[in-house]
Amino acid sequence: MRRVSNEIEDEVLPSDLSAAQLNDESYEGSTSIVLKKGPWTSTEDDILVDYVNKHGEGNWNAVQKHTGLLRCGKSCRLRWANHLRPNLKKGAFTAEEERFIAELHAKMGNKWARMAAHLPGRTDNEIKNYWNTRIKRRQRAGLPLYPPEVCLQGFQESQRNQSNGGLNGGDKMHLDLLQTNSYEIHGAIFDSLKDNQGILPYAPKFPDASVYGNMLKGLDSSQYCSVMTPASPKHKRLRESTIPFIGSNDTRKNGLYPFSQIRDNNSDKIAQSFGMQALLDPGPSSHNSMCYSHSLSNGNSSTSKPTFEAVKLELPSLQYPELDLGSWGTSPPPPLLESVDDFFQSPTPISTLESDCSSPQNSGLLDALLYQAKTLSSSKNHCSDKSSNSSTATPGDRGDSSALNVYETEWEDYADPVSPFGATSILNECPALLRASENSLDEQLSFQAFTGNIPKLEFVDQVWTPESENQTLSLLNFTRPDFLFASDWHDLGSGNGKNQAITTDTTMTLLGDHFASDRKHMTSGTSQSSQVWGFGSCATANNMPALCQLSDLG
DNA sequence: AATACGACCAACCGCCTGCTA
DNA sequence: GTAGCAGGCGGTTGGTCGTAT
Repeated sequence: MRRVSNEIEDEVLPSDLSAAQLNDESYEGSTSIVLKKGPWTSTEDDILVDYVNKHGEGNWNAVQKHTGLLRCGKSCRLRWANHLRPNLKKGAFTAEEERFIAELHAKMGNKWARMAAHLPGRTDNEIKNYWNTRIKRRQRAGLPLYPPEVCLQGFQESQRNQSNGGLNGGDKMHLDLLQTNSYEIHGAIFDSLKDNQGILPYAPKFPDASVYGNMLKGLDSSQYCSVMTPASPKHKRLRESTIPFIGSNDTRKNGLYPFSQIRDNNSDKIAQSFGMQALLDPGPSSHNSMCYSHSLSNGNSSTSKPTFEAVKLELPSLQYPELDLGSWGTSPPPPLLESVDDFFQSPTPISTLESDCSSPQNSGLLDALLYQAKTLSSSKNHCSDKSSNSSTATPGDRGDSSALNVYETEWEDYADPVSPFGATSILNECPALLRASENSLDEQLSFQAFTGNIPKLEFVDQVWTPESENQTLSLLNFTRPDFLFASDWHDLGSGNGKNQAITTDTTMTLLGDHFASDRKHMTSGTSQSSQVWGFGSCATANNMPALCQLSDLG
């Protein structure tokens, strides 16, 4: 505890701050702490302005010493920055500013200060307040958080930067595209598709995890789940790696999957990209996040058997500890970190799926392990091959993404390897991802997926090489969202047996059916569940109603 | 007219980073 | 190397105001 110096009290303390304010309850303590809180008075403002004019900005703690202003340095700085400094632009944001903010947010995420730097006269606090309000408003209205052009632009930028910069070179697509209400995002996607049919040819080539992630995320929105997924959840802030939704104690409290155990930023980003909280909602009987999420995502419920054996089989080499194979089936549930990461990165889901219905898992652990190992091997081979093939693509193969590249250069400024752009973070770590979207792999995965011609990916026997592992894993990362997305829509299509155009207006209803179907499949254990895992199996015709149509439109 | 609700906004809080002794 | 400090940043809170019921 400290006191204002006698000098301040006797000499510098403004008259209007002396007696009355010192007795004001807003002051912390009547005898020891006299720093004031609460709204600033005009007199205080005048004092602060006068001080800054004389001494300049900075050294805010000295303000109190020199002026007797009963405010802490932080408060002085904030007051100056947000209200007193010159050239501040007050009033509502203009339409242009709002659009720019949306674009900036898509690129930067909740980097209010950086966003404010691009908006002269606007403060970070102002932008933040505006955005938070906007989120609430649009979520409530069921509107896309980002304008369609922003979504497409972000995707295209991520594509371009990925091809130009390789790993971590194109961290442009902001995670919040994923963070925000998935309903909003996929709504935005479809709105964009509706409103921008001129560029619809791009739609089928959406390899961006954000697209899938957000669409998937729709499933965890309050509209679809009883559990509310706050747009700005409480969580421990990680600089340049903000991880909303995940890592929040609230999440656990809400019954959402405890992603807080995920330590790895990349994993966080991936997890966020898929908006898995609600989907990963672990039932009391389910310890395995992958199994659980799988169950939900592929139309099965949490009652499906734990399948973390498969998860561990697919443990990526990039960032996860090796696991003891011998403990897969007998050890306690694996750490959530592994489970979640595996869920997102491992190709094993294929085997996992099958284990859910007709997999050898049912016949015993050993059989399951053998089967899954086999599946893993074949899937790796296949993926490596795909990645290898796709890696030969040339930049010229990419589609024209010049449209809507208003801020292309700015995106370069945010090529932060640890930026919050979860979506592109995934892409960054998946060099094959974008390449795949631009080449034959794209045709095989994305196009076929969107056209519903891939009931199941055929893994050819090819030599698995260590050097291809990264690409494979990356590719799998890409396919994971693909799979997730497909799985999300799986039962949407199965609801009526036909591909259907899913609009923003009908999404909620359909998703509601989806969950209903989830529960149904959970108990019935249909074979469909086994088709969800894996990037090939995700793309059954009925699984991708909306995107199939998008493909048609393209 | 009273109340409830939501939007908006200012300010605070806690954490992090960078600098310096 | 590290502890302390200042400043910055993002999340959250609480108050005020306008609008709907």
